[in-house]
Amino acid sequence: MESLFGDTYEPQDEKSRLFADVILPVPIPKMFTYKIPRNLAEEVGIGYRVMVQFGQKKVLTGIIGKVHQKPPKEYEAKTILDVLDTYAMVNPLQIKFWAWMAEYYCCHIGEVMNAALPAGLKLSSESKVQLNPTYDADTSPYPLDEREEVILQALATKAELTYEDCQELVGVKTIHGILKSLVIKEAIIIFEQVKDKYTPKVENRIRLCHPYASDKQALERLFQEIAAKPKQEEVLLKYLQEIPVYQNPALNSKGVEKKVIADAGLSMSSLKTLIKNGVMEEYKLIISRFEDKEGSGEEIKLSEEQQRALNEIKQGFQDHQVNLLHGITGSGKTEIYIKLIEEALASGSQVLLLLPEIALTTQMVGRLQEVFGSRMGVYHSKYSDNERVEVWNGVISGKFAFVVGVRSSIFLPFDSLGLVIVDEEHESSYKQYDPAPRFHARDAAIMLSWLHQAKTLLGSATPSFESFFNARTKKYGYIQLNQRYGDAKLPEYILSDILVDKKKNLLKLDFTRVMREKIQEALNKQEQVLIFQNRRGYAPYISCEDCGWIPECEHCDVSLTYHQFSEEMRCHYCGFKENVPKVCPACGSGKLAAVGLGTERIEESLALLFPEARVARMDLDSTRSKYGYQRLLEDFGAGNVDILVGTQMITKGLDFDRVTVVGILDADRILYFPDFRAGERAFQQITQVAGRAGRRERKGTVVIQTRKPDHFVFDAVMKGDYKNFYVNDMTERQKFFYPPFVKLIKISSRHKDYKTAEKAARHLHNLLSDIQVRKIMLGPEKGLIGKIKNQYIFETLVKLDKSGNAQAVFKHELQKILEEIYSNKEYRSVRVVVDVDPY
DNA sequence: AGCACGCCGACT
DNA sequence: GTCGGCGTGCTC
Repeated sequence: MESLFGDTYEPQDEKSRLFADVILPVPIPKMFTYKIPRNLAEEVGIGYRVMVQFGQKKVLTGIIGKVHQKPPKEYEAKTILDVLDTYAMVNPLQIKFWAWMAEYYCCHIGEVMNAALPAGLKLSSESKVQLNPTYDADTSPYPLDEREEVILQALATKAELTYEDCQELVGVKTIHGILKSLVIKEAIIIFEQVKDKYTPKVENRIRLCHPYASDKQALERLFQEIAAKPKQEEVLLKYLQEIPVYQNPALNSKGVEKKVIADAGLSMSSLKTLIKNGVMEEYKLIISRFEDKEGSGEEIKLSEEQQRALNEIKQGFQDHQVNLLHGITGSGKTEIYIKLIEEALASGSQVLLLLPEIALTTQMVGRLQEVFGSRMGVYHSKYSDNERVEVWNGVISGKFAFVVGVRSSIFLPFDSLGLVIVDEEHESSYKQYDPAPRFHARDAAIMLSWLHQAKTLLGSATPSFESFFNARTKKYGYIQLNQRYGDAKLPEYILSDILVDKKKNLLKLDFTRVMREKIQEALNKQEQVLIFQNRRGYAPYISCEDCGWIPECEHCDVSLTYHQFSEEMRCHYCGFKENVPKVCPACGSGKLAAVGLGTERIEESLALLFPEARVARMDLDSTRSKYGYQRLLEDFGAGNVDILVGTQMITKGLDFDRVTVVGILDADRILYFPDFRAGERAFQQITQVAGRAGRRERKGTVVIQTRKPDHFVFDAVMKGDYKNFYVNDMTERQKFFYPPFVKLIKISSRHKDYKTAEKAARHLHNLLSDIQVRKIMLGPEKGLIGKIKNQYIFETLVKLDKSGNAQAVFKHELQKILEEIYSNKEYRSVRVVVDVDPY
């Protein structure tokens, strides 16, 4: 690309001049106004990617958020350097959505843009150096020093160099000064090169050259000519077999994949000769990364119960934008979704179905693909950048009217959504914690849907209490779906008291007697078992039996998790790794023991307890690879695994008939979590895990190991009494001011220095206290984890009155306070993080 | 976030 | 004496 500096010619009729407010990926909470050059005025609009100069030398790519005619008053706007698109990558509705998100979640619109655009669409510009063509060393009046010579010599052989190249060449840290001097001496030119990260997938194909395809005589003559070259003849015959141009010459233009020849075991060098002699030609075709498949178009049959629910949902859409479908596990929500999606698509609208990450690679997606074929786009985190760009473009082109995706798929360029479904609506993984925007995909999806004037359906077997609250207060429509599909039975629950077994010496490798018996029974009947423990690694930590020493992370305030498999200790917060010491570094004792239970350790125990069983483990560590998860699932589905132990992951979308026993090894860990949502989460998790037991005709058994068998959560779960549990929990929340009765905003201050972090948090807290709205404030307190990645953390929790404009006022004042903090020399290095709806 | 400008320590 | 460290101020 040519140098992008230098101004464009500008006519003086300022009135008709167009300006663009551009969203840039910088942490400054506003858009930046640029002039649109005359010659580009016709070619740009909202949503186009443009290149602009920002600051002294940086060239950035941004997205046009607004086009207008108001010249800025306080400064002279710079001019857009270039327009990168021939159509809008982002539509106006999306810009509105981004702006809402930035405001609601107290972040910058540039941060939203960053999260929204797939990496393949985020262009990066890199500064490069090239020789100034007018430069002549002999006539130049400026002498060069040694280091400058080095660079010029390098440029004699290489057309361009990056800054890094120059740095390496000269061997200094700050190359800036040297390059600047070279620019002044007119020896080099610095320019910005933008690289489009997206590369289309290309297929190499071959076909016959001009006369041969359509002229049979020419073709026959050709065969006579090469009769003596059997290898070339073979290639030609193979081609004609694939593409019968004799019957239909028009077929030739489509050609055939080059690798067909190689796959047939024919000579590639003969093909090369054919190409060289002008018999065949090679060409490239841009193809989609996604297979083209017809949907089955099958007629979905609904049970009576499902049909009733479907009718109620449609009725609900009449009066409510948002509807909650409360359907127990296995009640057949997928079929209802399919019906609704089909109808929405038939009416010409787009549909978005959100699923939590881990549910995406499972049966539901496969099922949907069967029905919808390649009309359906899939968008998830294991897709490559290129694949994501293709989904993005597919939504714009209309190829994908329906997308199933994770959290980030709410950012796809939909322009006419008619239906948004959020499945497993209660899932906490819909919340993005870090980095900003710290949004909740369910809540954002509702807003998105509202912007499109579309309908929203939230689905869950265990709705979040917020959503259920909204349903009970008639803000949302509410539809219940009770019957288990195909008459499956509810599981039987067994509470197994760990302490009792321990006393009687019945606890073996952390498994109670009942648990072992039930597993054995299932194994005897060739049935499958799931064991749930929401903790990966071998053990939460190791500890010295003599002095009690526990290894801790150097950078965070947590103990290191012991991973036996990789023989190391790892920090789950910052990724820090350390080898396991042979002896205790504190007292020299050799008695280091693993304490607590992780999935790895359970896997090992199971192998000892049930030596004949085939055991597998499913957690973040065993499913890292792109298809790791799928492989495990297929293995399990095919019956190659008898016992599967895993974390959260096994609670999602695992619908296997042969699972009859589900074990929860340490339910207490779920019960006692230090936040107001502990009860809700415990109910949800236990119910979801239990839901994996017993499908169809087999009755399942759920064994729960606990030290508190009389805890009220168990009672509620066993009775399936969601509503009563909800009501009880709500009284608590109302009494102690927690959502949904208030709005929570968590503000944390992070700094490498403990005192500074604390002082800044205090100061911030005081400023916030002065905001005149109805609110309650907690803190500032040391974070639950006091230090992460060498940053000390202090938190203030604000509970805002939900009625009136308390929220708006508070956020507005907060913005001002943050600006003040940021301009205060004492606190400017403190990182303040605002998290709206933090849990 | 970058990046420039500006003011103080360890080196030729 | 300078080179170059990073404090602080600004970016349409």
